[in-house]
Amino acid sequence: MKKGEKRKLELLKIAYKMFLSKGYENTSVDEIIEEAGIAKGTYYYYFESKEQMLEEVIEMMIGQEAEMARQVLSSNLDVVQKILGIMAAFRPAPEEATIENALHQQENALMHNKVLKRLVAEAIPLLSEAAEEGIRQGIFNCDHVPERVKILLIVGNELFDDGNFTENDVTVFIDMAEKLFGAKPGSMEYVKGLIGQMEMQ
Amino acid sequence: MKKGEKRKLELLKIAYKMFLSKGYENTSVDEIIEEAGIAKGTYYYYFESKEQMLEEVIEMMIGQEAEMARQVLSSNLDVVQKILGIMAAFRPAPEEATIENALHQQENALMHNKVLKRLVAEAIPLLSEAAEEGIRQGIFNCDHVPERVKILLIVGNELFDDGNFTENDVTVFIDMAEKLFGAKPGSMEYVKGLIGQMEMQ
DNA sequence: CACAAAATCGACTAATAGTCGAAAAAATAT
DNA sequence: ATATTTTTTCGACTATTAGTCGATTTTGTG
Repeated sequence: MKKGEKRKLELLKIAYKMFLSKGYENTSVDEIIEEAGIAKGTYYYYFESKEQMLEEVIEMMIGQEAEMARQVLSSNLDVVQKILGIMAAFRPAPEEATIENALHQQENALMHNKVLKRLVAEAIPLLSEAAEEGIRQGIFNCDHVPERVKILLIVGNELFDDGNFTENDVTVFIDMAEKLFGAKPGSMEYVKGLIGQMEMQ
Repeated sequence: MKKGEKRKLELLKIAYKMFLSKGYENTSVDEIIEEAGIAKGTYYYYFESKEQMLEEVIEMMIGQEAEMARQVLSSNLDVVQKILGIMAAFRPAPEEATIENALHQQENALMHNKVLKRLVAEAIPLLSEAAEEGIRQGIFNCDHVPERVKILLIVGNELFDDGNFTENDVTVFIDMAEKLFGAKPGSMEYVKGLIGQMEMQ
């Protein structure tokens, strides 16, 4: 009863690495079991299907990222930095992510989508709390916070995830963020440098 | 030399329907050739691979949609309606789209992504032109128009494509759009009803 | 009509996710 | 200790899939 859980975790970790480095579609079950040194039947003893395994892998990674994000939320950074930090937390750990990060390549669309969906669901409450904090401090001023946070997440991901973005993209993104939350014009300007750094690795 | 082109178009149309109704991943080459009544070899005489065929199908649908969008752009609708109309043009024709529209189901992530990417590339210039028109008319006021248009497209798609959106989502989206383009507060309010209609059918 | 080019055929391959019944290992009861 | 049940592991097997290839037919052309 204990051995099983350990094996499952081991398989999840192996799959996590492989999915992230070469993509979900490009990783075969045969490769996973070879890497793990087990037989086909053992794999399917622990997972219903490859896709169900993907769900569990995503659950695992989102769990870790949410952990980090919660730490950022309960830190004493200023609100804008918290928001940025939470958004930064919800991406693959740099050690795991290869330069050719599979999450962003076209062929890995299914995994990317599933991750994005879970990520949005998980990040909205945390970011909303940070934004509410900003409202209480008087640096933000807006209604419908979760909906605004959702837009921020969607744009942030779609715009910056693939690394193909210009300085103007960043400028407009920040301008949008300020207006979205009713922040003072230019008050998020200083974030600009941070985004560049973050994304470039 | 003429027969070939006709056959290819026929295959593209069949695939277009099938991809849209049951999804790209869930449509096998065998099913396509059965529907078309041809042999495997014939299929691969016209297409390098299934994925390459997908590219051509997408090119075909985007082409049609861009055509409609250009008509909207050159119409005498007001600017905001033009923008909305162009965005509406870039989605599967309602006759083809099943209730269970394949474009939006999880499993069709690859196709969805490819369509989105091509769509954004194609729609940005048209929407930018409409927005510039708005600027000239003094109802918009902003810089970096294409980058702002890109954000509008991204959010519009990600938010409304799956049909899972609330009234607040629409409200915030419109508010964002107004601020993004520097329009007068409330000036796009009247669009609200239209979006609801558009998406529900 | 002869020849070449274009189009079509379908059996075959390789890779893949998933199945299943049997065997081994571990835990539990007697 | 031994028998029995439960958990875990095994790997050969199936079905489906994208894609290949040489042979054959159809079509256009000198």
